[in-house]
Amino acid sequence: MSNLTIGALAKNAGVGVETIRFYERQGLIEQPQKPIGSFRHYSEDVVKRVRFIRRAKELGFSLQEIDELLNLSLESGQNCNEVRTLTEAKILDISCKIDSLEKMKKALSRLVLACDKQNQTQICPIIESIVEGALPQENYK
Amino acid sequence: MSNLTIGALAKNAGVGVETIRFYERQGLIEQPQKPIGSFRHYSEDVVKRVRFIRRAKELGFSLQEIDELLNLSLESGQNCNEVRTLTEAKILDISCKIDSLEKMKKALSRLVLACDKQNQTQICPIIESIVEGALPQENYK
DNA sequence: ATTGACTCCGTACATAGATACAGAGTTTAT
DNA sequence: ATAAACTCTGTATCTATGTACGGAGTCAAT
Repeated sequence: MSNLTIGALAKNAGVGVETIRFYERQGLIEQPQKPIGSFRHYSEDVVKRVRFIRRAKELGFSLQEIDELLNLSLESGQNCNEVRTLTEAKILDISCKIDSLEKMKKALSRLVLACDKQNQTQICPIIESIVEGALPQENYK
Repeated sequence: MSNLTIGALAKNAGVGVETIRFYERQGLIEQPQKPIGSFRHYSEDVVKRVRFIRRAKELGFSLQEIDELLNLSLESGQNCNEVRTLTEAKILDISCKIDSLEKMKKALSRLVLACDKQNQTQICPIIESIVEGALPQENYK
């Protein structure tokens, strides 16, 4: 439908032109066939794809992981069991991230509450309060 | 209290020795005064601090942000309002991340469900589910 | 008092993820 | 039909976050 140049795509998606090209080189977005000796054009779908990449990145996924996420949805016509296994792994992954963030949020909220209580925090042991049990104890190497 | 060498600190905190030194250079942990011509020693508090850094990093915070988080706690004897404002911003930030992750998780769960239903998944709207409005609209450059 | 493990400092290298630039071609608005 | 703005390819550079290394000093156990 729409026929965006790389500059328009970049602007709409909220990234730089060079970033688009970088993603193409990484295989995250497909290089559109371009009229010989002319410019490439992109559809609105690519805008969405790039925005997705941008946000997933903000959520702490690596480009490699993002690629997997994107492929989950697109290759899904394929072997269903495999897709399901992969997807379930990702779901678990995401759940862990959510848990950790919830805990951190709680720890910070406690800090705000303490702050409210006395409008003058004393030496606030936030390190204690966040560090201790804020996140699940993993086994350290 | 405890008097850890840099190696013991690193091991307890779950990072490498070089990482400790790197954090010191970055100002994330303070260089302990060392007996002249001898080794530095660290307290248990530093272990906690490093663990905190490690975990916050896993959650997608940059070292710079982590520094801010840590300073929130240390400067808290200071201006309470400022501390609270910063903390609340962080909380909002985290909430947005959680929202996005929840949406992503839901989209993936739908994929699995579809998969169950027909042993042949259809195209999954994961991009749609996450791209739209999951994070506050920033102004794109 | 010597050996092995550890530490120090400075610097170099590594990796992910962009970002910038040079020099040439293309489009578009006037 | 020309100038401004944009795009192309390829390569180089940048930032964040470590990681590795060399050569010298220190500690602790035998």
